[in-house]
Amino acid sequence: MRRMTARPANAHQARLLRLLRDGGPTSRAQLGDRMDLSRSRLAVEVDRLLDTGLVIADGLAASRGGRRSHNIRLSPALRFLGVDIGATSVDVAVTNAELEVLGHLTQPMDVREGPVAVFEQVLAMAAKLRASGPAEGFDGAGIGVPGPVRFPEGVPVAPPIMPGWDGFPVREALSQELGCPVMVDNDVNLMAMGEQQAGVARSAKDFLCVKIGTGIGCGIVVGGEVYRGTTGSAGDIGHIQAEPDGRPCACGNRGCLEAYFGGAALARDAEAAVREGRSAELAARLEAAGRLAATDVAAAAAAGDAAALDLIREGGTRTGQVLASLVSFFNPGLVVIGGGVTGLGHTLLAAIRTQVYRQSLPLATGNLPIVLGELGPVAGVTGAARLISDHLFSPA
Amino acid sequence: MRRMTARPANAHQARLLRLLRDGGPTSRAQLGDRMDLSRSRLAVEVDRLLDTGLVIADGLAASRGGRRSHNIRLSPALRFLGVDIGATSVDVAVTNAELEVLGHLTQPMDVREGPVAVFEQVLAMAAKLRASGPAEGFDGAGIGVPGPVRFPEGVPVAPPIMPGWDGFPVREALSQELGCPVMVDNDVNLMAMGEQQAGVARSAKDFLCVKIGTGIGCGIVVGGEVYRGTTGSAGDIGHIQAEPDGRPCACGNRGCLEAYFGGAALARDAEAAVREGRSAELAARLEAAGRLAATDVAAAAAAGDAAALDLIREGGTRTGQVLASLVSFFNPGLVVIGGGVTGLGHTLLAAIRTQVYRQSLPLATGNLPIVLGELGPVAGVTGAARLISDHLFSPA
DNA sequence: AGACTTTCTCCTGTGGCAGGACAAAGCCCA
DNA sequence: TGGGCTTTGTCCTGCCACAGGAGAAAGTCT
Repeated sequence: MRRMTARPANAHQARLLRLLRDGGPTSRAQLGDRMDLSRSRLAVEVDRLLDTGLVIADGLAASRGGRRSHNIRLSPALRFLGVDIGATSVDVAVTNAELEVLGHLTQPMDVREGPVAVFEQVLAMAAKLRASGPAEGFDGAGIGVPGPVRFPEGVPVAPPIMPGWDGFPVREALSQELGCPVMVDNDVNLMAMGEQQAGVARSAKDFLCVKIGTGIGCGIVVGGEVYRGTTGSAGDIGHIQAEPDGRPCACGNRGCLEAYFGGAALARDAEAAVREGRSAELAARLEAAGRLAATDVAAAAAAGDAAALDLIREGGTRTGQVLASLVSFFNPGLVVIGGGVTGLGHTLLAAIRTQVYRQSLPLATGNLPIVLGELGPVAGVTGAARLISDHLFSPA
Repeated sequence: MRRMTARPANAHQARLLRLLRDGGPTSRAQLGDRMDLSRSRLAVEVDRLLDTGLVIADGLAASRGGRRSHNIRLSPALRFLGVDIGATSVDVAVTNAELEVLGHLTQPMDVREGPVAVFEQVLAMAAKLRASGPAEGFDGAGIGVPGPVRFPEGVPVAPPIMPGWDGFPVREALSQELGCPVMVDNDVNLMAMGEQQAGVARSAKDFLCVKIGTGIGCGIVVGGEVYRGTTGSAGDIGHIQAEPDGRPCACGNRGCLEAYFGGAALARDAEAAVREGRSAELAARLEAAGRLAATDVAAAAAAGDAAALDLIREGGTRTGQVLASLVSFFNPGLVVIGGGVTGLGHTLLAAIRTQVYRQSLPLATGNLPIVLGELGPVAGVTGAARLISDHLFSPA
């Protein structure tokens, strides 16, 4: 058991750890500058961190015209586990303390099988990753689930697409199994944290991160911190009404955004297009696979299929309509589009942009980038690792 | 010149001042408990504040079974000025350091006359209030304007209904005239702060405050702090699309919420109802005044006029539709409805509630109170005083 | 009148903290 | 190769933040 149990003893140490996490190896002098702390004071805190083993001094940096500095860095032995549970698949990854992904596994899965079955699979994947690396255990784990979470307790609440998970003590159960601290959050929030940590949102303070996968959700970041709302359901935009008296939705209402777009709706619409004889391309794929998925639509669109392109454009337009309202309301500095459908690429992005730029207030859109996430499937697991490291790298 | 120039020297002092502002006179012992600071340490900071004159010790509190405590309180000589500029009227008020309104004036006004004319009027009103009280000057002033503000500089940016104000250095100009620190914010944000300070939102951390006056706006409070967005236009929900391809709006788009509701639209619709012979009640009022305002609709509705009630219901429904999306997105713990149209009362509230409770996610609405603001016209000026006091009662 | 409570002040020891002095270790240039 | 300059890191000193205890002051209750 080489697992680290030490925690920062004060705010200075916590900040030091985060600086080292996000900035890599750094000299004492630089740390002092960035923390706005005297060198003497800083040296004391660094020494204490060195004593705990959370941090090590290794090697000398190149000279900058004077004495060479010692590199202070986070212990290379630290390992975080990031788990991203989707509706139909799981991602599990190991990172070092700098949140770089050292190993990553993706497997199909069905959340509806319930927490016990899912965790069995997750733990097997984690064990495989652990075996392939030098780690003998994890120092912390972050986990994302596709539904609202009561964050302080780490418990899913009333998750629509996860029957059997309601009230399941995810945090406690996983912490027991893994023998390390665990934090639980909504998968969309983790994607936002991932893109903020290592993706397109690195310098953004207030931004939205729209995840279009099986369903549609939106991570909200305010002042660099994820905003979760009063009951943990903030950002749940899939059931915002996109069409008055529109299509019936699984949630019981009518006209919800998710009834028109997202992986599930897209596959349904694609199959309908085949039935109506509107797409030979999609028909061939349906023939081959027996059913269609969002990826089929993406492939057909890439091949120039008109029906597929129309589906994407219509979905993007609907999403853009909802997003336009949210942009006017929230006035973000950046909008990131991510999730499984990023394969739909530029067609989707163009449709969303058109709608948002047309409908939102000019002041809110004047300098608003709307971009695709750049981390893909790594966003969620990176965000998960960031979640637990934020927790561990905070004052005890 | 008895004006206070002292400022808190550290975070402890700043917190002390806010505790005294919000909690009234308090003993040293209680302050120590609430600040989680030792009595000895606290005594030092209190003594320093006493030296500055920001705080005084007057009188003894009733005994609680032992030695009687000294009441520590904010200097009763402190005076804040709160200014709330609307589209068609100004509110100016003086408060003490506890943000209690000591004097309050309302006058009709037209923002479109530009900042110079408006400030002349505001300064005259301030002078009148100053003359009626013991104050010889103001220790700070907060001012709200009906449009987006670049908050750090205190300058309106691209305000649609305030031509001539764009880029005008409101903060600097007013600070010069009044000879005291000034802070500027959007009027809706100030209403939210007012309701949080002394109204229905006293215990709320994350809430929305919808102001329906001439236009429609929404104050967003996250973790007890007003969220202003990247360019200061957050909460500008008047131009969210409520109806695809709907009525043309002054902003150039179609179907905006403000094209259907708010004081201007309501008056227009009421006059249309008269032309179509749908309301004798409103016709009589139009006859008498030459034109109709939102208050006429409120009065007609109170008298049971069916057309007026329909107008309110329809406006409330439309507002509720938009709000339903925002509630799903933001998951607030409270929604406050305020502004000029609160006179529309329960009919409006019922229409909004119906729509939100029907359309938003159950998890987001499960325990969500939607209530009318309780401060009325005092909300804005109280929020303005709160704004400047927050600024002054923060570490120098 | 005496016991008990609460409030407030004073004292002392510990530790946070900045800044200067100084040593160590490098660079550059003659 | 040596001297001047720069950067880094350590040590020392003095100031202030802070907690907790002792004790005085001012009450209540029996």
